[in-house]
Amino acid sequence: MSTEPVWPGELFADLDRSGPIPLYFQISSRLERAIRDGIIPAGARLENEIAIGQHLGLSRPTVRRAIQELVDKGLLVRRRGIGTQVVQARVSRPVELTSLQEDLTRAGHHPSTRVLSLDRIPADEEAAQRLRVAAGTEITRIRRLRSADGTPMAILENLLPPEYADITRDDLETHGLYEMLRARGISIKIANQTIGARRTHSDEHELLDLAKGSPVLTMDRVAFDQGGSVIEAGHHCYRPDLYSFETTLVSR
Amino acid sequence: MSTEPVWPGELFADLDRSGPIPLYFQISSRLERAIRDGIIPAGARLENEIAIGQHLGLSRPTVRRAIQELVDKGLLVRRRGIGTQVVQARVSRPVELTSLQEDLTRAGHHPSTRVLSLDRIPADEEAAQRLRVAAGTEITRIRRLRSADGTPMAILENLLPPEYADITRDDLETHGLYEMLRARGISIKIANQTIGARRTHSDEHELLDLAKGSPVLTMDRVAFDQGGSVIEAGHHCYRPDLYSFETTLVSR
DNA sequence: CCGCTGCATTTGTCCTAACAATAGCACGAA
DNA sequence: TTCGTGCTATTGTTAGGACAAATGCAGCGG
Repeated sequence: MSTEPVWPGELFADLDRSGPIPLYFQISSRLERAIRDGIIPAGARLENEIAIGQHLGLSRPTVRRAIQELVDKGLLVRRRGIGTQVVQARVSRPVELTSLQEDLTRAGHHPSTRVLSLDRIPADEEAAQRLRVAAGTEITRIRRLRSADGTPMAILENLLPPEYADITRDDLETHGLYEMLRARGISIKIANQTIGARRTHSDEHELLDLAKGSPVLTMDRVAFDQGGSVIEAGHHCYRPDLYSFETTLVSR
Repeated sequence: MSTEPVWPGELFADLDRSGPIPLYFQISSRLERAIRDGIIPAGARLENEIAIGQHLGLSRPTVRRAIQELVDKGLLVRRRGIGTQVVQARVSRPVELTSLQEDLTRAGHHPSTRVLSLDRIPADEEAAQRLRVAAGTEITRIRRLRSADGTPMAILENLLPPEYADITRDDLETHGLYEMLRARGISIKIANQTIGARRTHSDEHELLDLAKGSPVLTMDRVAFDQGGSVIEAGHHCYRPDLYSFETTLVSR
């Protein structure tokens, strides 16, 4: 099929060998862009790892690690004895640890948020269990309506443990919840998500501009920091005609 | 919090240094089981990488790679200057490249499958695009009803390219589609999935024992082999009260 | 008491080196 | 022709070493 291996060496002319950005990351990110932009076409075979290393003045492990990053993302496929190829399949962006706000902005839409409610309430049994606090603890409950270009897309309900009691409506309307947490130095390491479906409840159909009892796509998430403390527990519901979750799975 | 690092060395007494199973994999799988079984408790700190290597007679890169596997799965967290810890969060099984059949069996249920239809039809515009074949090509269409312990759970519609035209109803009822493809030496490398929700169509509510027009959870998938050829395109719909998708996300 | 400096610990990155395992191909024997 | 054998190319695994960067802590000075 393919004969000549390719290597667009000119893309890697300006590697920063002294800066703080790891070399393997500089390579993998440049390579990813080249593949996504079609500069390296689907199905093309890359040069072998040692030759790439010689072009760039790098060792094989470093090159190998850069390639591994893209294999994990599903952009490249390696086969022993054969080489490394760009996958033919169009890969979609995986479900990542980003917020809906950021997803939409990146897609070129104009997201807006209306804070429906923001209260401090004692945790009931279920909320206490999800946030890993004692029942009755004062927690913060947020309910927001997220729209894109004026069309309502999702209702976001989030529960926060007591230590984030001082957030304001303004923060939420302008910056998004995750962005705000990051600004406080809180970084999310792990999140467990469950995706499902159900009918609309109570006032949800009005907010989302749907018929009463129509289906919504739901996502429940509990997010943890590196120490294992719960940062946030959310229950979101999305208009299924406007939103879906995409994943790319790679076997190993 | 934690003071003494732990290392249950007795779990690693029988490493097979000559067999075909990589050492890093032997370590990571034993370690994973120890964590999931609670032998190493949540929050425990592991010994540092060099010390572990000395216990096992292995080099640091090998130990490091084993640990990395579990970090990617969300079971461990590493911090520079601190060490490696077992995460506090309970991790759920991620969405993997396995079939529903296997998921259910592993969960201790008794799955059964009824083949509703199995035909060869000319590909319409949409099917042709998903399978990357010319419109009008003869393809195989399968429609199955999957139940667990007698309760209907999902309707599975799959399209197969022309080369798999010789499968039989028996194959599908006893072995499951993916198991059957594997038996032919077909291995799936990459799959793109989209998860969404909609109302039931036509006869779906009867098959799934739901009210007419109730919500279903949907999953569309296109699976590719290592060469980028399409193996299968599926549209599945699930009873949302019995099925959901779980994911664990790890930031990097 | 508070803050700063320096040290020890630990993971993060990068290097060189070697051998194993697999796939494809050319070539030769039956 | 056809099958197998061996060669070559390429990735997979493992080793061992070096330095960088981040974290926590003890000790010191203000």
